[in-house]
Amino acid sequence: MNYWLFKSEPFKFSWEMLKKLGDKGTQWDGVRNYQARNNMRAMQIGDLGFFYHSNEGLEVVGIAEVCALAHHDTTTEDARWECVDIRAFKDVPKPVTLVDVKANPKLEKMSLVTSMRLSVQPVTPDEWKEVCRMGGLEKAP
DNA sequence: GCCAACGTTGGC
DNA sequence: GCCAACGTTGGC
Repeated sequence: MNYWLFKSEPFKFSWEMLKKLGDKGTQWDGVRNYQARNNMRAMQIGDLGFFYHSNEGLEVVGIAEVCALAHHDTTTEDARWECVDIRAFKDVPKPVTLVDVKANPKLEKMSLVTSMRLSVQPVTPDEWKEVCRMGGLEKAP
């Protein structure tokens, strides 16, 4: 099991919208960055990822689950671009803000801090546990 | 709304 | 294959 982080601008696609889609979820389309795509290619069914609101909110608001392996992104003809499907898994009871993350020395190497612009990021198990703890989840899933 | 950071494109 | 120009992202 690997851990990830998905970024989205909430006014384009928010956590609330993902939850409304239920178990089917949605393809995580529109990613046009090789590193982000490669991260999605590495994902397995059942992998979990934080859902982070960028631009507005600037906080981790939920946890999403990968429910389909990487496949062609149907929003482009270009065969280079692929994406996974994700669905809402769990709310983060106490959203973890970027300020919180930056203020925590345990998270100083987190991609959210070091690779600010990458839209699909890997998260280490230690970072995962720490952010879950900060978010008010008793047990990290 | 600004601007820094950074990834991508395209001319050479 | 380099690198300048350009476009986009995202925090502030």
